[in-house]
Amino acid sequence: MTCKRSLVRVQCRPPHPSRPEHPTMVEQVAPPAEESDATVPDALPDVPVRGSADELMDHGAAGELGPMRHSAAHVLAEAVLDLFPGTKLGIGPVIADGFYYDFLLPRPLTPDDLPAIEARMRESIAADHPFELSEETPEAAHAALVERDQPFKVEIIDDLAASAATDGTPMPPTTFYRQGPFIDLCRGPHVASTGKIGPFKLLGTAGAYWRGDEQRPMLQRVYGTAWATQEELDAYLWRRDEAKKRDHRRLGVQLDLFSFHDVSPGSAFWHPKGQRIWRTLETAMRELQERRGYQEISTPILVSEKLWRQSGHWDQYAENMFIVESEKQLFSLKPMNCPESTYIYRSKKRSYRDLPLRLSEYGRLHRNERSGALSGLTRVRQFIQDDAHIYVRPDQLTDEIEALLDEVREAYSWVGLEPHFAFATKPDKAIGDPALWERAEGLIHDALVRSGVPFIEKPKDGTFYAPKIDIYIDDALGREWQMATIQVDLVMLPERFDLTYTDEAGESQRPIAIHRAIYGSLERFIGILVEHFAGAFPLWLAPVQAVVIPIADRHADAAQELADVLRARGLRVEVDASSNRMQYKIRAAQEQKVPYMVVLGDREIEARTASPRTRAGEQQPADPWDTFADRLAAQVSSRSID
RNA sequence: GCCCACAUAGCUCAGCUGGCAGAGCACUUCCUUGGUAAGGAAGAGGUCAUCGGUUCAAGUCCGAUUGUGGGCUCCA
Repeated sequence: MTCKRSLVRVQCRPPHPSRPEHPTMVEQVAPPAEESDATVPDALPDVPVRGSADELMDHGAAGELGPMRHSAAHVLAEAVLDLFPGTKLGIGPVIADGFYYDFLLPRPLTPDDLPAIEARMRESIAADHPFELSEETPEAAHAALVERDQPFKVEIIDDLAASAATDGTPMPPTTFYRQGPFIDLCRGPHVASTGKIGPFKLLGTAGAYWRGDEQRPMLQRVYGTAWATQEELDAYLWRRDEAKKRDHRRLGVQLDLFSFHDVSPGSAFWHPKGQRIWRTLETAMRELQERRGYQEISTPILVSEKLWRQSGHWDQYAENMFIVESEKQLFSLKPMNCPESTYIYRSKKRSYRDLPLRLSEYGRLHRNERSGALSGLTRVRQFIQDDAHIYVRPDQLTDEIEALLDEVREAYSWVGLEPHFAFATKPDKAIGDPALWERAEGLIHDALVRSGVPFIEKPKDGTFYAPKIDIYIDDALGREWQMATIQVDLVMLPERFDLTYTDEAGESQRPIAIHRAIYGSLERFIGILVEHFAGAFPLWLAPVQAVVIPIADRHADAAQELADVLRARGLRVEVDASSNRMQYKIRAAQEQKVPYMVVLGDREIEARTASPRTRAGEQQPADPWDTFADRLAAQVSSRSID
């Protein structure tokens, strides 16, 4: 950790500053580079807690760095065009922490090409070419780009003209920026000259479809980062490195939580310690569900094609399903639990008095994700959700959604994550009567407004059978993850499976089905927790909550005795009876991120006390065994996060 | 699925232009009986992912397969 010093300089700002408005032509004049100094806050920024998520987040001022990074992208393009004549240019935008540029090249780039490109970029920066803005008519720009044989740029111009025509708005002026020998169609803005570009580094190459479309050519993307000072660049690279160290795939091995094997790609093998975390989360959720009126069910994993045709999955979701044949009949491993719960609903005549009927299920699901999409625990082919289907009368819906939002906040408070909410509406690919969709969307919107939680809208981001509320959190690396989901279904379960209940008047009515998962996929949830806590789980979740460390062999029996006292309180405790020295045992427990280490020698045994040391290195006062056990047990049952 | 890279001991990795498979940690045994982040010594451990090819000779070069990693619209 030699870079610790540079860490303190990392500024702490809100993670997602609002995006700058589209600059007008006047504002495109590059600001002097010195101007950015004026934005340095007078007061010392808060120093993030060691190992905290904040420490790893980029709170850098993307706003000020934007034009510089965009200029770096142009210099990258200049270098690549110079080294690989005939290169076709794609786009080169600024992204969080850096920039990229997409190219169609005579051959694919490998990581070995990057140093040469960087060297060529440095030459351009040393030459300090000014960025010169020129404006063309669309026709002249089109002709110039055809002349320069840049088909992707021509496409961009043509699209701009086309969309201007559709909107009935005038075609915006077409601008080019030139630096030295290189000229590029570009909206700007840029810094004054290439010399103003700060310390940079190319980070890697990747294939990227032109406009993200699999039907279009695969371009070569080069990613880079650039900063105002060398120190900031170093700090960024250090953060990147630290982020890798808390990657759940790495920690999963180090902490002996889970592993992956090529005999079942995309599916985790859970080791005893990982399984303990799993069971603990599951137990907590079951406790919540019992308290809030759920009833748990369990339905088959292997289900006939007939069911999936009825539900609509066979048409809408088949590419994600694993299909199995038996005796000339087709079955699928279930990708969702929902349709089967209707069989339990329909197993008897339902009265309006039975609703809400809350059926929870920890179903094992299989989804055939594309091989390239698999990634650790966060994108898997087999997973278990803390799923539930809640059947309600229309008049109960709003209250039920409010209760669910409350459940989400409760569950996320156990792990110290802040949920935020998004309202996702009808997608293009949807089943059912549009009128029902409209109604469902209205009901969700009302419930959100009534509950007073802030939310954003994600148009067309609903599932094929329901609009929904999605719950997101930001992980330690600043990535946003979709976690919980609350879906209001008037279409699939109620209509397609003809669900009814009898109302007060004896009439048959349609219930509404709410699909909801709070953790979401337990696999992904645990993966995100590993990164969020950097493996140091709060006491209630830690797979091993305390290690008892006998100083010498003669203390081993007493250590066992103390462990039994703690276990009797339901605590997960190990005794390190190895032949290693005490210091070594402490280090080993520390590396496994065990919350408490209890050293036991002559003094403690005589006094029947425990001297706990926390993984934070804090030496706590010696307490009688029972007092210590009670204290830990209380901390566990309160699910305190520290 | 597509582009690039990678795959060597349980883990982290070294092994150059082909010439007898290595280190640290972990593990086992022995010595050490200790006071809050690594005591010492010895030993055991590998079909170099799989299959095929080139070669007198392949961990190393070539091809295929499998798996893993970085990515695949923050649109000039």
